[in-house]
Amino acid sequence: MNDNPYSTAVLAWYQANARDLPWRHDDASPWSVLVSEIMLQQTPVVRVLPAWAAWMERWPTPADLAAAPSGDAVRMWNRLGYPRRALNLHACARTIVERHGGEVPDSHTDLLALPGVGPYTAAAVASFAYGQRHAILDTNVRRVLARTVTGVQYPPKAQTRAEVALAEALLPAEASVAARWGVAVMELGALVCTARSPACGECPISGDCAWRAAGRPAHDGPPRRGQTYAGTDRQVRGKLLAVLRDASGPVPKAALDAVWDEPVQRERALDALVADGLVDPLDDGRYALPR
DNA sequence: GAGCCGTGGCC
DNA sequence: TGGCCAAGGCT
Repeated sequence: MNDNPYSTAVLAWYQANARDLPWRHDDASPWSVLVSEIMLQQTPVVRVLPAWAAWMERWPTPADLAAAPSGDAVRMWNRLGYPRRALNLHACARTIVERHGGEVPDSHTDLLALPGVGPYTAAAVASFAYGQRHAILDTNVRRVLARTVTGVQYPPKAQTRAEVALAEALLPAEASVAARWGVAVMELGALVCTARSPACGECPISGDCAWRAAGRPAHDGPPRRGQTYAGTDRQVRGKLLAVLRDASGPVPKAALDAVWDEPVQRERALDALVADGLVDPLDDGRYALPR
């Protein structure tokens, strides 16, 4: 009732093996937790660590970031990837100041309404920053549950209702325990039950794992992904934005044209950056990061 | 709901 | 080498 078959072992393992990440410290502010969660979307911890530290040093509160131009956030984001997240975080800061008195909201509903905050991030902030009871279902948890409970190597490509129901069913009743359970399962997936080479010998619940009991059968079915990058609009967008990030001010169009030969794709990528609010076309024909 | 959105490291 | 993967969200 207050427990699931794995919680005791997983919580004990976490107690002994959790990484010392700064956004997990007792004195970490809800804002610092939100910043970490946005940065960690599709981005490895090792690359987030220095970016998070620099960000928190420069903008310790939502009000600090809200007072800055959004272009400063894009430049500070540097090469973390998915730069719309920088814009989202800036918009979060302004919303938090205007609608929540400068404090990161603690309700899942209010969090979900913030730009760039989806079901996972809202649950993570409510749970990790505020100690609330929410099911945490990220790529790590999905993989752990797929193996342990369902007995398959990988979860389905798209998240299913069944996975949500399972995560909720496993949630310990007590809020503080549930919050530790969520981060503990994530950590287990990140450190032990990894995608490519799971360390079952170090897993606290390997004895209860359906996938291991079945002999660790390989994933069957269609290939899981096919995410090419070279030659895509994404690559062109990255090159264009890098020019603006590395410049101290507005740049002439020729500087942007120089990064990609094919004009149709180049213009399409630039237009998309402008539409996204990541690039500002000036009246004089030059381009700049937004104000 | 499938496709799109950056970047870098790893085997 | 290149496909795969990394604390997702939006359209």
